[in-house]
Amino acid sequence: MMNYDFQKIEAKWQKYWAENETFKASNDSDKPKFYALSMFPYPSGAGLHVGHPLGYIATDIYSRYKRHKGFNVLHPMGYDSFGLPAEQYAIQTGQHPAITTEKNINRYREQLDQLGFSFDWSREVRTSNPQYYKWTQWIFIQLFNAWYNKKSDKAENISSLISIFEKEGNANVEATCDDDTPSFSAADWNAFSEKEKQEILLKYRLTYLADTEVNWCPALGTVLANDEIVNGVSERGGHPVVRKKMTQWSMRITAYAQRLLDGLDKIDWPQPLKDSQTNWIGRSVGASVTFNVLDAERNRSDEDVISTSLNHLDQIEVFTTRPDTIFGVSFMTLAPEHELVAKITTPEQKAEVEAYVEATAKRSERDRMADVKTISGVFTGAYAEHPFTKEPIPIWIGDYVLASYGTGAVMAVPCGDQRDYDFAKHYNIAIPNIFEGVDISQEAFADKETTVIANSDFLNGLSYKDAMKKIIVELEKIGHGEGKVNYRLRDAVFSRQRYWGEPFPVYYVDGMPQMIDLEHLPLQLPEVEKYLPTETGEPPLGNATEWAWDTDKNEVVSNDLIDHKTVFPLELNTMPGWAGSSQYFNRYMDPRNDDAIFSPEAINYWQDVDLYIGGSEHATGHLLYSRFWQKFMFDMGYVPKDEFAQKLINQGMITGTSAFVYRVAQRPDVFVSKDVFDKHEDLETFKRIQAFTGVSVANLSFDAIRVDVDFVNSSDELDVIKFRNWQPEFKHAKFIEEDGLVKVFREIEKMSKSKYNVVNPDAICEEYGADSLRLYEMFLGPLEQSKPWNTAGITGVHSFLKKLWKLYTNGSLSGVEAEPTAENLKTLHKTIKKVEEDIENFSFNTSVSTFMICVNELTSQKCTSKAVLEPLAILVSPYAPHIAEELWERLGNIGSIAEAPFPKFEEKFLVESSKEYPISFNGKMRFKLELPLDMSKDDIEAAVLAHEKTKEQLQGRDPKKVIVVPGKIVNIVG
RNA sequence: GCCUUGGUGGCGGAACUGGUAGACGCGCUGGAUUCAAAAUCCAGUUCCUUCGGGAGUGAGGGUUCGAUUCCCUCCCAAGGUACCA
Repeated sequence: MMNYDFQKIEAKWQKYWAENETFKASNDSDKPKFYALSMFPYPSGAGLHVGHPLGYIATDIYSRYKRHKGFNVLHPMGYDSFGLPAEQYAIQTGQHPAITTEKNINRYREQLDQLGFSFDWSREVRTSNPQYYKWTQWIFIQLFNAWYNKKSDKAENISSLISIFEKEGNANVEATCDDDTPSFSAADWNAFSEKEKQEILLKYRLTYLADTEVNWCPALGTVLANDEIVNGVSERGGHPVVRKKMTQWSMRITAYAQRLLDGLDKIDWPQPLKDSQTNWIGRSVGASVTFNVLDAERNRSDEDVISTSLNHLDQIEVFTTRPDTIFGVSFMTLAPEHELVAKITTPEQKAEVEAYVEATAKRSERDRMADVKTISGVFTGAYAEHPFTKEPIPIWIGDYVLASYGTGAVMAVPCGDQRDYDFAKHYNIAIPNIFEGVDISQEAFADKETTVIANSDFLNGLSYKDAMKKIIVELEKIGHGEGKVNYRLRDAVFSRQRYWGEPFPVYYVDGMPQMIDLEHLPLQLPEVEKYLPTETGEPPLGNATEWAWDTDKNEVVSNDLIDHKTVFPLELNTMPGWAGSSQYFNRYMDPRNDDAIFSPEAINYWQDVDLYIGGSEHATGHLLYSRFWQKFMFDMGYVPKDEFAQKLINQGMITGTSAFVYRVAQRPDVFVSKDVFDKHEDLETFKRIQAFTGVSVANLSFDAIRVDVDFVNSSDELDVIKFRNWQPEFKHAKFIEEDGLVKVFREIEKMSKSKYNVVNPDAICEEYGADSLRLYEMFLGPLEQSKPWNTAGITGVHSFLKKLWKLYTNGSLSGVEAEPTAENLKTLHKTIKKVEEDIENFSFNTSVSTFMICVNELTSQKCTSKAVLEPLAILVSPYAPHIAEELWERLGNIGSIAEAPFPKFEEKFLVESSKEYPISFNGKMRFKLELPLDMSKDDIEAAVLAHEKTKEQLQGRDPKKVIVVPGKIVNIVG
């Protein structure tokens, strides 16, 4: 008998698959198609850790399963290779990001290869590859050349808009456009200069330039994400951050808000993910209401009025979901960033308002949303006029109102909204009650169902629903508002002040953006000396000396040649991380095509992704933007489906088990074993620590110091020699031990290099093999849930593979071959049934248990039948493909097992004639009784009641009730 | 704060539409084999127990003949919250 030599077997089959292109997918096949996709990784410098392959293994199992089921399977892989870490590294070391990226990709590829995935590597894509980003630039141009026609409810080419403008101006155009788009007639349009026309069109294009508020860090010369800001300063370096407006490219995703919402009903995605997207889009129905701002002069005192100012031009627009409560308004609150704040604030309030605005600029939006306990705000001194009562309403500013949501202003109705209520209470503002029969002395009343409006003029006595209808009519009548559907979704900012991203195919003529023609793409990233922003605060591309567009030669030329006649400056921003990932799934269908993003044949054959597996953290980023671009591509007729992935599964995170050792705070060279620490309050131990350290009773305290998990064994014992050699500060570490050992304590955290808890797959593959790792990753628990990694447990699945190997080498392969017994077949078919159900339900963990049970049973049955072992090899093959291939071959088959048809389950082998009934008393199982399955309910009851153990349980009591569920259970109440 | 997910032995987890709680594996204990170790095999392993039995799925309550599963309240942990990927 030969041993299970996994290293040899795995290397052999990986080579075989590569040489025979076993998993190369054809774009032309009679078989039904199946497109299985894993989210492609960002190739980080740290390499893959055991958490990364989890989803890939799941997708791989499903792909292989579908291949056994007769499908033509597309299962590609690539790299999302633009990104910040490579750029940071470049800033620190001066190494070109392309070089480090290439290196990281090669490392990833090695690691992926050794796991035995069935990827079609001939279709690999890299988002940072110019042949790839040519098409990212192309999509950008398509978006630039499109507008959203609300009448046809789809995106159209900008030319259709121009022809409308030429004929009738924009009065009848219903489009998603900027708020400040002016009205004009055909005559106006035709009289506009070319630049004016371009300016107008920019307000309609699906990608456009706009001033957007960002977190600007002057010291770093860059914009920061909310999570890069801690307590108002940059996480890196602790520099001040301010909110500031910047001109940036934006994507008009808001045009698609409703369709993105509606589309969720058509796709089989996890409900939590759909909920995230639904909340993100945030549809709410209500009304937009405008309030006139009373003239500041008149506000103060009538005598001071200099001019009878008709200066009512300042208006505050609010969006409210409760316009029915408009007579309950007792103040208004503006976001501190609101553009009117500076204008309307009275001189008396100026200092206070400015201080508040400044303080708010330092707080992050998330902070402001999360903090509901602190109520803060400042009165501006100005008043607005109630559109119906004409009463003056004080205007406040408060940081609970966010500039980015709605209009950045709210009409505060304290009796109907808890936040307004708390604010009013805090600042002693009136809380008029406009609800019939409701006590608002303690809290606001927000229940729409039972609302009856009072003290509200023409709304009195109406329900919420009726009042809503009425008020909207009245608002429209007086020209102070209208019914409106509002979305929380904002247009997506598409510019990044970074180097390592796609350059925009854009140059500027007279300040207006111009697109470079497709035939001249890709516009390649220029070389720069430094990857930092320029001294004048321009993005890193501002460092490039060759970054101008020659419209005669159609090529990039030196900046010195810019003459604004034929040579123009190029855009300095780059595209964000999500640009390259928003259509990559379609590019895989035809990745080497240089003439088109994909051929019509390819897209028509593959259509869309059947199964997409990836992390839930992409819920509102990648997955929303991709859906948006897909819908756009659909509108333009490039793709046949307006949703790109039919089914999506989120794999859970594999968490790491970090290790910590206690250190005496006053003696940084002294470390304490966990079991010593645990009893450090006992007098004896305390004295021991004191004697060792010389630290007095009052001062003694401990820090937790992170330790690399590589220095700790499975019994939590620290290798002190490795620890001392780890970092200079630990060189002379002393330990207070227990039984000669230093123990660490553990904590479950996200797996990350900075937490020193990363486990790499390489060493595991070396020691146990890829098949063991694949099985173990699945065996850990349900795919969707997060679960902690513990390498020690892998011995279980590894010895299962050894048992599997033994079953074949002791059986069929040893020449002793037998007809299958009824028992053999029962075990086999039970396994087929369960495994098939499990794969269909993505319950891969329970399949592994099922295999274990199957092999245990067949081993004890001493099964040697090829008729059983052959189908079993196919069942195992999606999970542990290398060993399955080897066994398949040794059973006498030629070629790969990959295309072998999946075994067919047959019920007839599982038919039973009796059942061991659990007999329970008041719901608790007390004993078991074997009874025929065809026994009638009454006979079962009689048989159970006659049983001596029943009498024992009842102890003379009469049963009150006997529940018999045939084939399931008997329950006796009494 | 808000949205989402989860909480079952020492650990990872299983339990189909409410029907035997703890499958399978790790770890641990004992034994076999061995000069010894590794490997392998066998038995045991939720807790308490007066060895009859009793309790038990984050806590408390409810519905039910019967609840890990359904409902209500609460506690704890993780993920997301618009420029990390």
